[in-house]
Amino acid sequence: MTVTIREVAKAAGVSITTVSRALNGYSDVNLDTKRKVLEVAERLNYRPSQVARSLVMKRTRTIGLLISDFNREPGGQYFMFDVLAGIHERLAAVGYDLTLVSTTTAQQRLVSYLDLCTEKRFDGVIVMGIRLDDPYVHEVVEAPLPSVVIDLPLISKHCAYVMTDNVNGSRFAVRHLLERGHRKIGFVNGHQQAAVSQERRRGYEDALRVQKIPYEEDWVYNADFTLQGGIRGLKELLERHKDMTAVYFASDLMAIGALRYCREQGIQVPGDLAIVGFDNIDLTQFVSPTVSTIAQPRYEMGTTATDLLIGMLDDNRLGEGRMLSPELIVRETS
Amino acid sequence: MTVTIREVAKAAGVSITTVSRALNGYSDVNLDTKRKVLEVAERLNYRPSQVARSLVMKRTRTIGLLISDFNREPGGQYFMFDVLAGIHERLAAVGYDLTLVSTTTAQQRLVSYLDLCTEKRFDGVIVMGIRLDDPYVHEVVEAPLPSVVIDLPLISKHCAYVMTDNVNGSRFAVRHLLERGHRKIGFVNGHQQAAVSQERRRGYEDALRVQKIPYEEDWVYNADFTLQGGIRGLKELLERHKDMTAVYFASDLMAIGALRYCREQGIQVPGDLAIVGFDNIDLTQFVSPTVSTIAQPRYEMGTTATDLLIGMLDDNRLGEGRMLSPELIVRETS
DNA sequence: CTGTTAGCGCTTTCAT
DNA sequence: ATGAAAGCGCTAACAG
Repeated sequence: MTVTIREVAKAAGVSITTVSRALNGYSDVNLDTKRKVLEVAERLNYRPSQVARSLVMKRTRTIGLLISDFNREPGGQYFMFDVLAGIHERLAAVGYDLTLVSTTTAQQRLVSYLDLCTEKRFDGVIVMGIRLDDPYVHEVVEAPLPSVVIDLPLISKHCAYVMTDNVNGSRFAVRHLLERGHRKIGFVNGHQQAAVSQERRRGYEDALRVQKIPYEEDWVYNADFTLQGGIRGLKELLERHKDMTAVYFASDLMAIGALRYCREQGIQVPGDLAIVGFDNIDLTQFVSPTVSTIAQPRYEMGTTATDLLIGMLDDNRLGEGRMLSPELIVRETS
Repeated sequence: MTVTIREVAKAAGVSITTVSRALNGYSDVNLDTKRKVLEVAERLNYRPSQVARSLVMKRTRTIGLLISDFNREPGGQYFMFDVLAGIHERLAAVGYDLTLVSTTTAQQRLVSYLDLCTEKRFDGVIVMGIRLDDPYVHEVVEAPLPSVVIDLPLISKHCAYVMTDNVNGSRFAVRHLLERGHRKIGFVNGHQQAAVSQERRRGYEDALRVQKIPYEEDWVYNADFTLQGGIRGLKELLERHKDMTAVYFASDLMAIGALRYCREQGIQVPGDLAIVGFDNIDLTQFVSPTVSTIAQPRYEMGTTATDLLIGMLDDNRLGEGRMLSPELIVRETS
């Protein structure tokens, strides 16, 4: 069916070695033979099998993308899609393939994700959406397989990470509210299994401390990044603190939920209550009022992760951490 | 480095043939030998190379996902992500891998997309986001490689397709407006390189005809699915027809653009002008007023496409077309 | 500059 | 029930 290197060799009247060399651009091939080989290969419509090549080269030029939960919870997808676009674009540029692997696959097969990657002979993996309490976090870090983790500060010889500087992101948000004159600022955080949640809380704390405002637990509500979580968080904080004039949410989705609640309750935003979110999802520009937020460079996170991985693969560099800068975007809610 | 079948064989004191058979669950293996082999394989942490297996089996159990333009134009991503999730989920269930290929990769490598798939030895491909004027449309249909195209009614022995029933979707939208009493209904369509655009126009036409309302060209504006396109379309149609009371947009994004324009111009929606979109993207529920729309079963499009492909691959069925039903969702704009 | 030879790690006849 | 041998399509010493 498919034409192999052997047939090209025969048709060109040379050995398969010569064909291989000619096609792979080695210099020690007579120019005429080379031309001949290329011409024949073209004519026979020869396409070298990457499978065969992978077997002998012991490299597949394929990267696995491990997505912890390829769920379609609103919000999560925006983040993932852009990161994915970044990864894919950069990978294509350097000639690597990307294969999607969801951990659910591994679960149903009862093999660890790492075994799965071994069977597929991935050259490296990028991990996205992993949680602090995921059982295979350590597997990733300790494995000899080069990996890059997104949004979790794991680092080792073969494991790099990339994340947004969430501490600073939070600082920007809270500092901005402080500059607007707010002093009673609540914080609705994401769930505690996300590494970013710890960092965002820290930034909130830091920003307050700079202004000598003591950090107090009961100004913080731990929700879960979702719309409903935002509503719950706002409700709870409002009950605890009648004098609260601003709330910072660890996700735009929560902020938008809060916005919805405010409308129902007749709370003016930003008049009665200022709001800042996190992520800069598209929605923030479409709701009314538009939502102030902290932008993460999602696409760039993807390209950066890829660069780190390729660095380990092709230039055998060691794992390192890369922190990307967030950006404050002021809109109507603050 | 990695342990091979040979080492398992040696450690178990049998031939590699026996190991292969034991591991792949053949029945003609003595139960004791089998147990022994499995035990040794487990102990040595043996992971069979799918690369080697693919080479000899001539099947990679890998599907290529061809995305015509992995761009991040707002709107397109929502559609793609959900379809992708559906494909991925179903593929994982039947033990196939999914590899992303963007056509830009092919372009930069100066090989046709089909050659690329041949080199990678995909068992099949799913094509998404292809346009009518894409040069390789025919390549897909005529290739011996099993394929499924999303949103383009291409069919052949090895090529199936899945799309939403766009004609009916449009009918639903326009009929709904007619039922609301509208008679002067404009239509802002997507770009003409999308197959869905033709169908959506047809549905618009049909629905009017049923009510004996003549279809006239100047009530239709061909835009491009984008926010700005929606604004341009609405402007133009309003200029042409002062008496227009409703507009149907071929995408939610355009409808939302229109909504924005209406707010600027003080046009009441739905009071002065009723609006219906298409796609049911998340945004429709978040903007104010919320947007009436035609929902496409995006996730299901992914799973269906996968089922069709697997059918061709594993049960060697022929290419067929599958039409999925859209659904009218009435919200505040109509 | 080119060909011979030996694998990469697996599956699969074909004997035994 | 098991093993020997061939071979999937390619690359890479090593000679010449």
